[in-house]
Amino acid sequence: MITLKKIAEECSVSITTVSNILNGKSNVSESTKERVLKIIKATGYRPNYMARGLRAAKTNSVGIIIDDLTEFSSPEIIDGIMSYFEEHNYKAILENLRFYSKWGTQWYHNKGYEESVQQAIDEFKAIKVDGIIYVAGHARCISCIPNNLEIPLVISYAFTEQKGISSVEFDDVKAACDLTNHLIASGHKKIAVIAGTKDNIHTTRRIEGFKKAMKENGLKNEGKILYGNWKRESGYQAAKELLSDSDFTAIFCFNDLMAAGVYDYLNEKNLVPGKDISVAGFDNRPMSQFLTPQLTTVDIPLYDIGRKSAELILNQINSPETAGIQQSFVECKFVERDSIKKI
Amino acid sequence: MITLKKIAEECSVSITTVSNILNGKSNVSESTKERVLKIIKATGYRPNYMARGLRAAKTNSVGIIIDDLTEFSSPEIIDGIMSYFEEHNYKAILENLRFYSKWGTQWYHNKGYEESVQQAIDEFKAIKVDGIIYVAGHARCISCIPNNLEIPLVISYAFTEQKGISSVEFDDVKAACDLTNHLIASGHKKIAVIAGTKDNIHTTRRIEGFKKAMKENGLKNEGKILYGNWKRESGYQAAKELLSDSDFTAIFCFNDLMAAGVYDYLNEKNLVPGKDISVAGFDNRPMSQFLTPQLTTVDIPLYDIGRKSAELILNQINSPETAGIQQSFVECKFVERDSIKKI
DNA sequence: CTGAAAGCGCTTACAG
DNA sequence: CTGAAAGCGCTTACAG
Repeated sequence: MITLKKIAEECSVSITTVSNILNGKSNVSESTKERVLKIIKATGYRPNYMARGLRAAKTNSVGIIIDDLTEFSSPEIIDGIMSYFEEHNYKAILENLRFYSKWGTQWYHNKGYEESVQQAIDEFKAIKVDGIIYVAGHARCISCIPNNLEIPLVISYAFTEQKGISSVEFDDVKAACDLTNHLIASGHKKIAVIAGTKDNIHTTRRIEGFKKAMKENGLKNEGKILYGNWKRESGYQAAKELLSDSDFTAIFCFNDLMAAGVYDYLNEKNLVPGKDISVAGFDNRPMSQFLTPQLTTVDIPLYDIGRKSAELILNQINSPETAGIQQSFVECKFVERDSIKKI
Repeated sequence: MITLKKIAEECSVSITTVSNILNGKSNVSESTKERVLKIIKATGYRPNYMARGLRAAKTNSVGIIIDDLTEFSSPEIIDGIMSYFEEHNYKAILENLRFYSKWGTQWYHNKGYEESVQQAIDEFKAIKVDGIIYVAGHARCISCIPNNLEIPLVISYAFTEQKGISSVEFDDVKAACDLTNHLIASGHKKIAVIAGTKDNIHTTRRIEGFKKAMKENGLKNEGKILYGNWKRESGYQAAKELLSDSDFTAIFCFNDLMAAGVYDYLNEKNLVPGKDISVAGFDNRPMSQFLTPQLTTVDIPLYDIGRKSAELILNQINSPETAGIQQSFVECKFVERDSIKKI
């Protein structure tokens, strides 16, 4: 393998000089700099990352802890992170906790989970990453970050009440409020809601947004709020219950999957979504375009959440003195398609 | 930070002894081993990864180069890789090339792409990963791997003709053949095909499988083979062309997205997929379950491809002498749903 | 502007 | 069974 020392010999200078050139120090004459750079390029030499990391205690890498890579939100967030890293010459090391795969949707009730997170953090500290991004699988308050962390950490797609940790999420409240306003503007006054699981922050926030819009428009919510479990089948069941005794013209589903379940039930009853009953979703998953009629929903700015998270962590790494801690929210985008009827 | 040296002082032994214990060497007495291990646990000491990597020239990490993380196939392959790595105590470092995001579906016609791959490989060599897995976005013959690589590399989801490089793919030919056989067994004799792009290996292989099944069943293909571009819209266009003059009872689409386009056209013409015309897809993307009727398709064993790739690379890293080079194929799974009518 | 030397935290022959 | 010492490939005061 080709090393600094060999380059130095080749150029008849000291390794100090070569190192200085490599690190852009200004105390080298133009002529020797030029000569050395030429040799470096010719040999294809690259500094040993391990040696550099060991000595300089700076690795230009950040660890990414992911609740689960196969959650629909994860790849695009990570894509955003990595596009930012690429521009700033940082590496990403992934630790995929695989919580959903291992323990199902209710994994956060599993005792072992906080320990897994701790282990991942320890691991990353041993690897000497410069910082850590925690990419959550859904919004929640994360409280298992060690306090004596020593390196910056930012939380993506969730938040924390611990001091000194930035987070970036999307704005559930505003998105739900906007969507409800659209429903109301389309003439719907009696709107049923199929929410997610009860203990879930997305659920709480979206209900807040929904109620806010209803209130601002002087509407009492005459419809019901039912709770599903985010899955297609629970949308079906909720629709069944709703149709049996309620009186409404639209159903706001807190995700696209449950909206698909509503479609299932309506189809079964020969009711046409978007005509007999209006339906709205949330998430803008790819499948939402393949429903008939295509589902009106809310797009989550996953890529931007990733970019923003990356920006925050690099700021904290490179200028800890000026980087403020912030809990930021990125706005969602309303996606109008064909499942809401103007009445 | 707590180091080997401090542990050694704490225990009044040499750093050599502590190191030997840490690395499971057998030449240490049980009593000192016990004593040291206790201290290590108490202090939460973890060996510095950089120092270890520098000295031992072994980092227990492998670099993963990805054509594009946001391709539907990538996350699950990587999930498979990482689950295997987790079991064997390896880390994954990701380099997401973002080819589709940057340059669109035809990115491989872009000159810059081979250089990006080379750069990623160089990068990983500087980081001193023990091996590299290249996760392709679609099957193709990859020919831009440097020959003097020095570390093992395996290709996932594509292959190469270069010597010494293993690959793992799924079996397009068999899957297409099986699906066609199912169509034939369901009574279909005149089957049209909407293939992918012409220069694509998936296209070639699936056509091969299709023709094989037709031939084995003594059927001449009376239908047409049309070429799409993998997108929904091209399925729509192909269906339009097909319906205008051909005579067939089923359409085999080479991916689910184009099958959705066929649905679109059929619906427009008040034809019912799975009743008037049978439709089959490929990929088993999540959206295929949300089409009406649900699409019969082929599931690609992405997770298994990832696992297998991880297994191959670790074998090559840890026992290069016995690890053979292989081009392996994992079998697909036929997914029967409601879009093929028995006639 | 240039270079000799110390040292980052480990592992690994080697000697005892 | 235990330890002193060399060395992995860099960066960083420091002296000149």
